[in-house]
Amino acid sequence: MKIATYNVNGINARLPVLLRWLKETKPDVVCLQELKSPDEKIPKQEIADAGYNAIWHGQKRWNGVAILARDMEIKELGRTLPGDPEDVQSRYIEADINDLHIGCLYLPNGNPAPGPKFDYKLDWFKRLTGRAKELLEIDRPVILTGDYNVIPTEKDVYKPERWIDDALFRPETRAAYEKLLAQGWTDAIRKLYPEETIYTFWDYFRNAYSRNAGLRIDHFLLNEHLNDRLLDAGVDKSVRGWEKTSDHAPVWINIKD
DNA sequence: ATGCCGATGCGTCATCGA
Repeated sequence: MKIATYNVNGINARLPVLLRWLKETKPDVVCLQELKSPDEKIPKQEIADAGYNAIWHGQKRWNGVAILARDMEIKELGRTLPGDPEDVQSRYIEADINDLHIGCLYLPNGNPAPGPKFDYKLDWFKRLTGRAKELLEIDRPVILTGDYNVIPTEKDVYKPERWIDDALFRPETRAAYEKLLAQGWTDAIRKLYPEETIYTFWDYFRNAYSRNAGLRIDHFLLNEHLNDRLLDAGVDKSVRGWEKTSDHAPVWINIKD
């Protein structure tokens, strides 16, 4: 089974690219982030016509997450993280699909740092870590995937020294990611490719993509039930080179059914 | 060194993203 995550940066602006990518790569499950669309404007019919069931948690202008599945029922389990009833940003959705329990997340960017946005990022991270702890109690396969807005190590950025003070790379952010992993999660890409340069995002400007000036910030975290089922993982890098594309590329894993 | 690009909204610019 192939599971993918893709920050589309606007689902309506990205629809042709999204539909082409779905058709060409046929993922079984897809987690989307940055829909930038209220629920009523999400292109539900086009997604259904492409052969996917879907659940979404949209929001006007910003954020927004969705889970798509081909030929499988999606049982929604929640669309908020515990810990802050005041938080209205659409950044999380969780569902059961067959034997898999999947959380789709869009972690806050956090810039400029320090500041209130960075505080929100770290607080959101804490709440995610709390939910992740609960999910580890479930005795079944769990996947936490999406745009983490975290550059985990120096290997994951084209020029680390330029990102030292950035919210994606600051010590607090990396420590929060480390703490999450230490609960018992596996970073699927790094498990399979411990040393390779792998990016999932390239800025729109400064010819970042053609210079391969990228970041690895979209991640797949797997619990121990998936340790022996991970077959492969990768980034559909070429999609980043398409016309009218997102600044992120889709990331995927293949697991044993 | 730098939102330089791109998307959204009730908009002709501000705000967000990373």
